[in-house]
Amino acid sequence: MNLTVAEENYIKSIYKLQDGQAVVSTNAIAYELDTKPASVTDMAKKLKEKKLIDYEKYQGISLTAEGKRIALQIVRRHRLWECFLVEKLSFSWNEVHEIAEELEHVRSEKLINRLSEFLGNPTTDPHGDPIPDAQGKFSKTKQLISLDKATARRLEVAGVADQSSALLEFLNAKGIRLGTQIDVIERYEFDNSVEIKIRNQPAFTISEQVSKNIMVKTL
Amino acid sequence: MNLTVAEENYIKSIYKLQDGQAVVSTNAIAYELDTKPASVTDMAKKLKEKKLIDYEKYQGISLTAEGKRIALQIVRRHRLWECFLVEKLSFSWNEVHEIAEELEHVRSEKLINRLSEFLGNPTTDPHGDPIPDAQGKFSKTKQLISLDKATARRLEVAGVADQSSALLEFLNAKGIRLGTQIDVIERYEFDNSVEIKIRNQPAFTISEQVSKNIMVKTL
DNA sequence: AATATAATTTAGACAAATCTAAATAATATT
DNA sequence: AATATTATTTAGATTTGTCTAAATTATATT
Repeated sequence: MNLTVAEENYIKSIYKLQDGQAVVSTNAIAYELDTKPASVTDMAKKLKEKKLIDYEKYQGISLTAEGKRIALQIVRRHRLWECFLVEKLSFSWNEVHEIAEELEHVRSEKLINRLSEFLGNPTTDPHGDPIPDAQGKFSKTKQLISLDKATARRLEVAGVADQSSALLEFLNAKGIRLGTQIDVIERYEFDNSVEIKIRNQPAFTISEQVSKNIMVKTL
Repeated sequence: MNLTVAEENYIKSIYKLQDGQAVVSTNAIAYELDTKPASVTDMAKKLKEKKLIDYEKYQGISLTAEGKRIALQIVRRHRLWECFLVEKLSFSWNEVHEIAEELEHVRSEKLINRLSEFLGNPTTDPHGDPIPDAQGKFSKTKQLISLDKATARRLEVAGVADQSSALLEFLNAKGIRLGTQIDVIERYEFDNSVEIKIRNQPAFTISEQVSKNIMVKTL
């Protein structure tokens, strides 16, 4: 799929605006890209033709799976270049956006993967925004309970929010340390407790207080 | 002067092909850019309008001073990116051209000057081609006699090709060492000898053998 | 000098990405 | 429900960079 710079910018804007919403409006995209709604309609037809968006007249726009995949690539390129500019070329984080806006359109997978490696495979950019990996996955770092609503998924312990010895003692007793892999078996809404399992051990349940203080990332 | 990518590519090709020639042909440019002569004629009119080339129907094309200035900027960007790709991202020198071809069109003086600094202000790229500085000047490193044909110019000694003690002794006796600034006063074609002068000393003449072994750069 | 060949330009067309102005559809308000 | 407002689309035009085919100019050859 060979996209023009204009097409890439539309994909990126739609991705940015979609976030949660089912569908993005013509007007919103026009405003975001500083262009006119009529131009957005024109481009929507082309992107639909290329199967990168779902679009029916007057019904709004949303990315297809393939469109989203491409959007994540563009976001990855943008954020890695921002890292490079700040960490290697000593730019300040508030002046890198425009330059990264241009660099992100240089298309070479090899280039971007080498760049990522050169930067130590960072997972967030200088603004704190997460950087998707080559497969488009975010390595999310967050509290078990608050954000990761999925059940039956494997997570890796990445840190603790509360450094109190009481918590550390508890985690130690349960065999939970940095890097430990945890399978989430069930979440109970009535008290926000979570049933988890560590490899080769029987499952057990942790309270909301505990789950709110363990930072994990997805694998 | 805000140029499109296409305009920059034309400028770059004309610069490359001009080298010595008074004028470049429509056909040569078309071949170089893998396009048609008719397209070159169209673009020639635009670039003439912008005063970047001298062009009269059927008379060939040449860069104006401003056009050359811009060409040197593009060459600088291209070669610095090649350095980056090879030295920092471990690409091999034969696979960087295409990527640099894209990166060179990202226009930010600050970016390119920071990149140059980051790379240690290199003066040649991985293919051995010289990199112009921010002012468009080459820091040429070469044998006195072979390439630098200009008379009455100041040069700086940058090294010796022949490490024999005989040569080093001679240079020492004449007060010529690394960094010494030399004014070339006259070149004599019949024996390729060169009359030179070092600050505060009487002028003297060096033979072809000697001049062929002193590496200098322009200031 | 006449003619053949090669180089260059012109004329007219096309695709991409945009625009303005007018038309149409969806939504909100009375 | 009728009307006003807002959102969206269509139609037609523009700019940039390109193309093909035909016309023109320059150069080489006899």
